Amino acid sequence: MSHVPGLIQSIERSSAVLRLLAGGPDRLRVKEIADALGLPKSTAHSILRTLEHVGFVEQDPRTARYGLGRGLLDLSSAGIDANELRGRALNWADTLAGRSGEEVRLGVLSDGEVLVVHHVFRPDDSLQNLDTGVRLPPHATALGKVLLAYHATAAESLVAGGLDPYTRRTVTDRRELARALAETRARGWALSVEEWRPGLAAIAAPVRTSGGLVVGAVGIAGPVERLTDTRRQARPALVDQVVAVARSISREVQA
Amino acid sequence: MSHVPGLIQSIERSSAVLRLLAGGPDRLRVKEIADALGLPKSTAHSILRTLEHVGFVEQDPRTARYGLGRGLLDLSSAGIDANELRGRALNWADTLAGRSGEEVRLGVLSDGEVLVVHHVFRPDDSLQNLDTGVRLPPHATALGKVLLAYHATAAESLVAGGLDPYTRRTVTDRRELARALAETRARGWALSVEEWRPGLAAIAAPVRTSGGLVVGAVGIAGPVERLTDTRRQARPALVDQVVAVARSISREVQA
DNA sequence: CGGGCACGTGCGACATTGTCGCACGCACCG
DNA sequence: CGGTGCGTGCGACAATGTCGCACGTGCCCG
Repeated sequence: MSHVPGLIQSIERSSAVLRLLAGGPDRLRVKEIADALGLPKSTAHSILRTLEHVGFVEQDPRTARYGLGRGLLDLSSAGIDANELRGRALNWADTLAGRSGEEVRLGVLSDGEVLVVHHVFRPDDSLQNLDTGVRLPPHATALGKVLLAYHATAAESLVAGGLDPYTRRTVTDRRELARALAETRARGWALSVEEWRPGLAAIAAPVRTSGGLVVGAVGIAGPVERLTDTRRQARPALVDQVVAVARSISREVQA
Repeated sequence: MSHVPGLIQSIERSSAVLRLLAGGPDRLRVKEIADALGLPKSTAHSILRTLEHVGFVEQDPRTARYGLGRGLLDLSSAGIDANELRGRALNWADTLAGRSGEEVRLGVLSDGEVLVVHHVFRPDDSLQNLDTGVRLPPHATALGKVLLAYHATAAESLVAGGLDPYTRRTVTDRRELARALAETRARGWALSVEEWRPGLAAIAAPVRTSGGLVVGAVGIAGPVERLTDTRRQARPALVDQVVAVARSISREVQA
């Protein structure tokens, strides 16, 4: 059918499906939706499958009929739950700790701070504190840089409140922070070297849901000399490990 | 980025955009959204334009920033308002009356009945009643058949309540009605010959919004001998006129 | 008050992607 | 127990969404 150019057909159709489902109190069959919109069954089913995946519609397992999902109502209550994220990430975090030999943290953004929702100790039996539940400053940590880089407004309000210095290397200038975040976006991971605690460095990468929305960050932390080379650049092998695990968790979250 | 096959990328991205906008109370810039999702500006803009078009997001004209639209909340108020539909259709209805020489009606589905929201008299100066506001039986009129054919559940509940006969030719059997609606869907227009009033026939076609959702129907009505040939088939020239005007109104509604 | 930067917007070409036709299993009805 | 109609999945094609680039504008900073 004649379609307005410049607009995305599948999104228009999705909204039509949602409106149709919202129209009546009843759940609808694939065939009914396809007929009502003049679409082939396959196409309607494909759209429905995607909408179900993102939580906008739900399918009754008994009748196989589709209705509006909870995701539409939850639009105001940000994406994914922190506990759910933690559950999905557990195994991968352990894997990362094993491979890298460093401690692993999983963080989300909460009230403008980094909330550590999971913490795996370094594989050796050294003395360490459990950081789960701890809050970290976003501008001074690798986890925080990742979360800021992919959040639209958190960086602004953080800057507005001033950037506290924790070490000599903490980024406190708004311009420099903006540059660091742009770099993080460009390469897909963040590095922090002695910006939070002297002698410590960290590497982190984003966890994304379908569509690319960042809902969390995973990263490793350890002594500067183990995470970086002599020029204070991140060791590529470790970066790859972190990025790979972040992608694995992302895949897990979407399942 | 690695994308789950079988799912529609642009819809996933749309939901990510919506979640992002829902995340904070602030409106966001195109750049912010693009960066947060890791998309090129153009792509983000294209998605936003479409979402705005379907009413899921709104753009503040002053700041050019995007926020969630009213359309999300109004999902229950199936698409377009009857008055708005009427306004957009006025000129085209007149055109159709002029070309066809018959009276024109514009109808929507309301409480399981056809509500006539607009009525243009036959161009000659004969005596006619203004039908605006009148309710018609869906199963016995061309307008009604169109609206039923593209509505998922209306036909069911109508059948459940029983099909009243108005003439000798009124369709009262549920099977026959189902067949008529399937035919209507297949060819894109509906015909009614003496099913509502003896001596009268009607031809109608659907008005669709973006995505294909049917929100109304337009049609002409007149004496059987003018609308049909000797075998009681609709005259193709008239069908074309009705279908063409329905498409024009559809285009108007989407603008 | 002027210069420069960054943003929103639009277009066009390419390649990816969504679409559509077809077929399989299954469940329900007759 | 046969038949019909449904939901689902796959594959190939072509339409479609994506992306790079450039224009004009408004804002901020100097």
